[in-house]
Amino acid sequence: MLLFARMPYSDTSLRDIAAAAGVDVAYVHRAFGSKAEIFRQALLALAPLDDIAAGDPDGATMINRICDLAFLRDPRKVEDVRPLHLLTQSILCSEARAIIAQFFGTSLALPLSRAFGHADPGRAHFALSLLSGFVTHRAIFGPADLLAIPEADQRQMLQTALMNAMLPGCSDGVFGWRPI
Amino acid sequence: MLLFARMPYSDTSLRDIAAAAGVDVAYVHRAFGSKAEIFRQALLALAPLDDIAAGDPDGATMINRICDLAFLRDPRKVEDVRPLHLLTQSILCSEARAIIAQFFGTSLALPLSRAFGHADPGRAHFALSLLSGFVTHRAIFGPADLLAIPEADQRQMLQTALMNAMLPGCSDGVFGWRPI
DNA sequence: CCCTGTTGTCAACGCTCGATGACAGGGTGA
DNA sequence: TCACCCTGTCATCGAGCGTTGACAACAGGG
Repeated sequence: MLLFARMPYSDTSLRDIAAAAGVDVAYVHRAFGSKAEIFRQALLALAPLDDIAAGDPDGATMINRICDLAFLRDPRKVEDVRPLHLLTQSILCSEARAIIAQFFGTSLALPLSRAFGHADPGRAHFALSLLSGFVTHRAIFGPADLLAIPEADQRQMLQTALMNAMLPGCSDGVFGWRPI
Repeated sequence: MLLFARMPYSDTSLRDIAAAAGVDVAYVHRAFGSKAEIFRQALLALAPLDDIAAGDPDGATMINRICDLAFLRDPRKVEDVRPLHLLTQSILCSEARAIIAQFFGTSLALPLSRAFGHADPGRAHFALSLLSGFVTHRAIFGPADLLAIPEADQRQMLQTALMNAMLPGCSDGVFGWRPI
């Protein structure tokens, strides 16, 4: 199950999953019905996003919560899988795309937009795209220069970037600087 | 060739390429040597990133140039392929990862860092991760809410986000707002 | 003319994949 | 005891993949 967070959908074979679980391939398939169904169940189990908007949080709190989904609490623990890794690892797989798109839209973009006073949902999608890029890049490439930045600083950079993306006033030209 | 910009490396079979070129599968393989070599050649041909740092541009110019790689000049033209699509489409494919990582690091991150007065390369990687997230998200999901934003505005949002990410003064708490 | 290299095609190989169907143990309730 | 479902294995299927070798057509140079 955790495998889907470590490698893309297409690279995760039923045989890998079966081996990790110590059972036969056929059983994995029979227990869930299909590979896509396993992926969907893994998303539901490992990415419980329903409570992310609990308590009608304000924008900053919401972004803080979303960043929780991106950073491991304890990187030493193999089983500490962050939901966003599950979402971003398989973004590019055609089979998993629809499932992921639904999660992104309903479980993240809508609550985020609401937390910013029903801001333009497109802006929420924009912010989330930045976030997913960061998660993917860090997880896949793990550029040494980026990893050299202390995790707390990385998180602060990310939170600020998302905050700026969501605040129209901030995003449209900061400090007098304007896009050319 | 253009296929690699439209779907991930793993979804692009030699048979697809051969069919698009109107030749036999075996010939495609024989002409290039291997699938990975085709991909590398496609990157070199379609993503000429060497001149992106020509003339020692300042930060804003550099970001402007990089955004050029993300937005289609003429979306109606099938053959108008943006280099960044080639880079981001196959980020998650294990076979293509190393090739792409090299392009990102040497052809984009380093010049970007240089354009900002030899800023922390980690910060350049951070900015590029946001960029690749935007490109991927937009190309793959194409959320209606995001596409509803005029392309000029999208571009401005993206440029501002990258600018903020590169400027330490801006990124670490804008307008008095600080990450929790 | 022959020799050689290029441009292609064809059939096939070995491999991995997701999916299926047959079947075996092992509890559990009637 | 018998029937029944759940758990799990085994062998196998058909499809798609990258790759390979044999071979044909054709040109250019000597």
